[in-house]
Amino acid sequence: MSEANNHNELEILRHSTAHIMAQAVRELYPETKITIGPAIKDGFYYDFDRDTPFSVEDLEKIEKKMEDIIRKDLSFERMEVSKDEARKIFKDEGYKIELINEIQDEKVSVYKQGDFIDLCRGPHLTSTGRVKAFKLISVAGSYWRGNEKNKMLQRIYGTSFFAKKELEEHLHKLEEAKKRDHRRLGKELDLFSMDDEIGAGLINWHPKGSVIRYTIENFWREEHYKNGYQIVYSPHIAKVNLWHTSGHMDFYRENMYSPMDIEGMPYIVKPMNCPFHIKMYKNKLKSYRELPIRWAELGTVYRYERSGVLHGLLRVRGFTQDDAHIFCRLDQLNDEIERVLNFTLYMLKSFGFNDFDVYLSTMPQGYVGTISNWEKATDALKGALNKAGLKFEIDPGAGVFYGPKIDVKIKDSLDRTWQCSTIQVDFNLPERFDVKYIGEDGASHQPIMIHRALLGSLERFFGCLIEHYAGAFPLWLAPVQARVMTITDKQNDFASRVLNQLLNSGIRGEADLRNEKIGFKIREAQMEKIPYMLIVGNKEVESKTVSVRKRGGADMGAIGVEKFVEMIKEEIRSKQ
RNA sequence: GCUGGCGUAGCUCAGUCGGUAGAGCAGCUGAUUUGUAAUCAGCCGGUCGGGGGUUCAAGUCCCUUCGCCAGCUCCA
Repeated sequence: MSEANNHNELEILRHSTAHIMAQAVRELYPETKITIGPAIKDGFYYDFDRDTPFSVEDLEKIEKKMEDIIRKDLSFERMEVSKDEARKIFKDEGYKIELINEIQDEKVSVYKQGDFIDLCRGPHLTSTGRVKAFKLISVAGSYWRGNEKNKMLQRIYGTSFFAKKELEEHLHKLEEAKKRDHRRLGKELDLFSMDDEIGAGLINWHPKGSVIRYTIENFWREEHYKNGYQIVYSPHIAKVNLWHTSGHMDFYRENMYSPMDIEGMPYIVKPMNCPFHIKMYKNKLKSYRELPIRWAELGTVYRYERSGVLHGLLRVRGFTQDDAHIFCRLDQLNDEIERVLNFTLYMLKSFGFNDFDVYLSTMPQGYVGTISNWEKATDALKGALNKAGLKFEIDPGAGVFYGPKIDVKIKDSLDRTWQCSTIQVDFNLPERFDVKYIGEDGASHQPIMIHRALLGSLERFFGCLIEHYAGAFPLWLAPVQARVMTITDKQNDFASRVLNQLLNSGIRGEADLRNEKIGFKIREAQMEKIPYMLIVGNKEVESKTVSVRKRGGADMGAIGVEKFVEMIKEEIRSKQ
């Protein structure tokens, strides 16, 4: 086993490289104050306080200086000193003093290489010469201690490895990841777009993206009816007063858009669907016999997001949630949660997602409701997770103030995670809206409400889907499932008949009758990631077949048209 | 929102010191009738993101605004 195969070793290497970078920065720009510089997932960073931000040219200079330091093969020396001594050593480093003052122990450790000394727990490499390959990646601002009220520091990101080859592989991997970025594929495959004049974070779904969405929505609706849901629709705006009742005006206002005036009455575009479903529930007296009520809606909401956080389809200002609200009795809670969780997993798996992170968020500060209800709800969530055999992490205190929740996060091409599914128990809204049902005892009781979104939002889910498949969607989702292409225009009639057969069988087909060479047509279809290419020449016309080429290049040979239709219909049905 | 970088044809990008904008692909037209990832030729295509300023002259410099990218912060 090489050192590089050992995670800890790599962390030590990167942490040491961060120190080398800090040394280089101090030597080049002595006025710079050092702060902290840990190893992170794919490398390291170091935060500096300097009035002039680092430029790309500065990075090159720093890299050169780092190479010098590495060449000198300075040893990393560990020393333990008292906090007083440490304060003397770092007397000009206010950030370090702040850190020292917060350390509980009497002694602190410092590491020294050459003339550079840094407060650090360690461990480190034996000497700087052990760094064999490194690269500084980018500069970005970051707040001291991650608090936006603090001063903004200059963060330099870099990465390092024990071997040049590993660094190259890493950089290559990043390049490859960029190729499956949904923003790039969305453009290349003509799936969606955004436009300055429309506004940031607002999505136009092009025909090909829309076909996928339509397919997702249809599947979603069918499955919801199968799973005992009813589907509803609600308006996009409501009077401000509704949002006062719901509490959103108090605790969600910074995410809501300003009111619009309608005949002197202020209305707000909805950031959430729940108040509407609650009003629908309250429209008529409910009996305990009717519960659970499961109402689902593909509800489009608009939320203000700070411009800097918008990101392709994954973080937008207008999106459609695959929302649902379940009103149930306390004794139905366990069952309902379990159903929702299983439904979630079924949906995600149907779309090919098997790898995600699951979190259970528990009671935060400033919660509403009773502790006993919180416990019941949290137990119900936990129980369902365990029963499903899911590995999950507990995120203590990260629940919403109105109830605990389960979040399922999917990773994007660059390993950033995005929350898609969410299952939340809510004790708050039923209270605020005075939601009731008449129990067996003839008295009125308050139901529990579960908010849930399985895919999260269609926009974000679509973004994840694009990256998951790198744009090569499984057949059932592919915008164009099969394209007939002719060798010469002598086959146009036959090709058109084949196309009609496809269309009549509900297959999304196209015909490429252009006067182009077959190689060219194949190339284009390949780049559009069309699953099946049906090549038609004289041979095929005579035998009433199509020569089938699969996306990726596999040649399936000549197949009778009828047989092909049956085959592909089965494949669509199986969602493979 | 904050820090930094960026915005040139539908797309990807070039454009020197401030001297009046260019390529490939796409598109259009024509020729070619072709067997598994690019046939050839011609043509069209731009308020250089928007607005303002400096200058004899601005894609280039300055201000402002919108948007995009990376990160921070945020994320019911």
